[in-house]
Parts: sequence; C-alpha cells; structure tokens
Amino acid sequence: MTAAAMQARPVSSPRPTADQVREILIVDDHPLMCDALALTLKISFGLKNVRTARSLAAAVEQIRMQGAPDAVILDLNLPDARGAEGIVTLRRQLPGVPITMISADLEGAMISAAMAAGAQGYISKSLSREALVDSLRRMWEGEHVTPECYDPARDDAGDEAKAELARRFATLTPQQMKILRLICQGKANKEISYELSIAEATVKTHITAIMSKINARRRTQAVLLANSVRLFEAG
Amino acid sequence: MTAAAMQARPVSSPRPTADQVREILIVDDHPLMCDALALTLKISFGLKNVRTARSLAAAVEQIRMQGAPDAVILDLNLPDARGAEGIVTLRRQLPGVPITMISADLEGAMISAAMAAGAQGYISKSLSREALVDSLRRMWEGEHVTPECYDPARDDAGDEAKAELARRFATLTPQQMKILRLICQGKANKEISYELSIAEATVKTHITAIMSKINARRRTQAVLLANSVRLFEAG
DNA sequence: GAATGCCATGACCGCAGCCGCCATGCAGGC
DNA sequence: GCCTGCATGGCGGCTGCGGTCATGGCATTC
Repeated sequence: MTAAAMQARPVSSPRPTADQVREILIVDDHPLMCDALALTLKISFGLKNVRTARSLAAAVEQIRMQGAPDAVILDLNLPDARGAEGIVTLRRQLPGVPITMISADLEGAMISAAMAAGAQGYISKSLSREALVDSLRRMWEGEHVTPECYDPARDDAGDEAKAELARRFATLTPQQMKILRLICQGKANKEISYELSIAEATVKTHITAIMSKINARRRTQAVLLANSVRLFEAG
Repeated sequence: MTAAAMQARPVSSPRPTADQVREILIVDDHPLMCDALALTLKISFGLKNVRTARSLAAAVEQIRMQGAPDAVILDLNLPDARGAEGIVTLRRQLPGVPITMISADLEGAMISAAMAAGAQGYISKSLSREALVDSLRRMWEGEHVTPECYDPARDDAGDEAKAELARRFATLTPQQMKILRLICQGKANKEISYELSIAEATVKTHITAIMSKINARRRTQAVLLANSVRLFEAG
C-alpha cells in the first residue's frame, strides 16, 4: 500500500477521531482472546459497548439486528472465513467503519492482501497492551497502521489494482460469496448445488453474476483472481 | 521441511562429498550474477568446468547436448520459468543431482515450496562470498540448507504431501508442462491450441494426461494444485 | 404501486473432459 | 537385421458439464 493510495482511499466520515468510537465489535472465535481484547478496550478507552461475535456469520447477523458499530476488530482465522473474505464481507456491510485485522501471521503477502481489501490496519496478536492501544487509537483517527516488520514497498506494483479487485469482490452477495468459495475449492456446479440445496441452474446464474462482477470469463480466471487477493486461505 | 522428511528423501549417490562436484551448471538470466557466481566457484572450489545458461529452455537443451553436470545453481526468476517450475523440470531431467535455488526473495512460503519441489537448498543473492561457499559445500555433501530467517516448523503440516505433489508434477512431459502453464493463466483450450499451433483435440488429450498424473478431475483443481506448490508465479 | 435487489428455475449452446485410434522415436530382446 | 514394447505427440467423435438468456417469486424501499 503506497502512501498515495492511502490518501486516495475515500472515507465517509471526513475527519474521524478516536473519541467518536463508542461502540465496538470484536470478531474472534477464541474466547480468551476475545475477553482479553474486550477488557483492554474497556479500560484503556473507557468503552462500555463492546460487542463480540465468534464467527463471521454471527457478526453479520448481529450487525443486521443491533446496527453498525463504530469500529471492528477482526480475527484473520475464523472458522467460517479465512483470509481476506472477512474484511470484504464486513466492508460491504459497513462502508466507512474502520476494520482492524488481528493475527499471529505476519507474512508480508497476507498483510498487503488485507490492506488492499480495505482494512484500516493490521496488528499482531503478540503485541503489548500499550502498543495495541496506541495502534488502535491511530487507526481510529484515520491512520493506516501496519507492523514494523512489514515493508509496503516490496510489492508496490499492482497494489492499486488489487484494491480495485477487492472492491469488486465486496459487491458480491452472501450467496455469491458462498458459491465462489466452493468454486475456489475446485467443486463442480453439481456438487455446489447439492451442498447449498439449490438447483444446478441457480448455481450457474450466480456464477454468471460473479464472473460479470469480477470481470472474469472462465471459472479458472475467477479462481486465480480470488487467490491473488487471498480471498480464501487454504482450509 | 522436517528433519525426518530430509532423512527420508532418497538420494541416488549414497554418500556424496563436495569433492565429487567437478562440473557445475549455473542457470541465471542476469549476466552479472552469472559471471560473479562462476568466478567465485572457480576460485573457491577450483572448478574448471562451469557452464551457464540464461533460461530454463537453454539449460534443458544444454544438458541434453552436453550431458549432466554434477550440480546446478538455479535462479528463481527466469524469463521462462518463475517459481518452482524450474526445479521440477530440472529434477525430471537430472534425478539425484543437487539443485540449489538462489533468489532475492526470502519469503517463507516460497522457500518451503522450493524445498518441497526437491531443491537441495535455498540461498540469498545478497549472501557474502564466504557464506555462499560454505552453504554450497554443505549442500554438495548432502545437507539441506535454508536461510537462517526461515523457520520450517511454521508450515510443518502438509509438507510431505506437497513434496509428493511436486514429484507428480515432475512426471509431466515438456508439452504437458507448457499446457498446464497456460491453463494456470486461465486460458481456454481453444486459445491454448492456437498458441501452441496444435488442434484443440490434442490439447484436451494432454490435459486428460495431466489430470491423471496430478490426480485432479476438474481443471480448476489443477490450477489450485499448481498454485499450492507455487509451480508458476505471477507473470 | 413501482422500483430495486436477491434468490431461484428451465431451456439452449458451446466447450470441457473422456474415449478410441494413429504416427513417430527409442530402447531392449530374438 | 527385425520385432516388440513403451513413451510422446497428435487427431476426431461423443457425452455431459459450464456459461448465457429469459423469466418469475419474494422481500425491502421509496
């Protein structure tokens, strides 16, 4: 992510400050980490409304029922969403809300994929409490925060293109996302229709819509595009 | 690559020593790096026969004409072969000959992919001369050498499976490899047939053979398998 | 009520995948 | 020599899946 690209990113709220963050949503399947994060946030930021969800599906449902939070902290390895899928899904539902990725994996390619997908920042699970709080405050003030060991210059080329691609993936409906995930597992249309309990014809129309949205013609191209932004990690 | 996996790897010569390496082949498209390597090897190991090739195709042709060298040093980013393809191709032609990967990219996933594909070791382009010579000597004595910053334990699971997969890819004929590369670019059979100037029916036959060899049913699965061992990098 | 977005279905057509078959080149056995 | 066996590359036909189109139901929103 180049500095220019960061500046160019459109944000709905013109000049956010950390004070405006009053309600936060933590999405993590590890209860311990969930509690630890919630506690830290309550103490350090004086937040009362800390909501939690154990899966991506639960988070989506909760946002639909209880409304949008002011910020999200999202685990990278959820049971139902590995890789950039979580960011993409939540950004579709919460445009303008800062999403912070948290993970133990500090691989450069994964970080740049997350940032290109529209994350506000990426922090390590093994960060000290002070560093964690500081990173989150800076993110909520609009800054893009990445780990020190991450050098964005390494893959400068094609970065804006990946961000554009991530934006396209963000337009996929939930059902389309499910189907794309199965496609990226090498499943045939008939298998997909069976797993989702719909007709094969329906699968095909969804696929046509997906192809159109991400600008692919063959399904192999769709797989390559999804892999290039690390939409689904191995699993 | 676990220690157990290293021990288990079959080597044709029972106990190789660095002294047995008399003729070496350097495959690198960068002339400067090529010369520097050749000079270093001549001085440090007293080697007279240092052959060079500027592309994978040239290397394959040269081996066919001039016979097998005792060791190979292979650049990761050749004009006609990025990623693990170079290792796989050369291992098919030179079973038992130690192949050393050399690259500026020290990303963990790339290193483990190279090792799983059957490389004897992986060294950085920015290594000092002493360290380079030492690494090569150890490799030629049968040791598997990886950079210090690389932690093989990070992706221990599925590693043996990847090595098995790489062995399967090594059975592909040159024509089949060409076709697989085009498949992994999202090309349709008709396009492939045009690019290779053969009938579409022929492309299909080759694809059937490829599928059978790598144990895939749908072409999307073939793409995923190739990507999982990083057979072809983006480009 | 009209408009929009999401999901679902069946019919049509071209390509993907599997089959059988043929040509060439190269090894080993008679 | 010859023949056989095997690997590789090439071809066309058949079946079924992949991809497009036109259509309709069902929510939400204006």
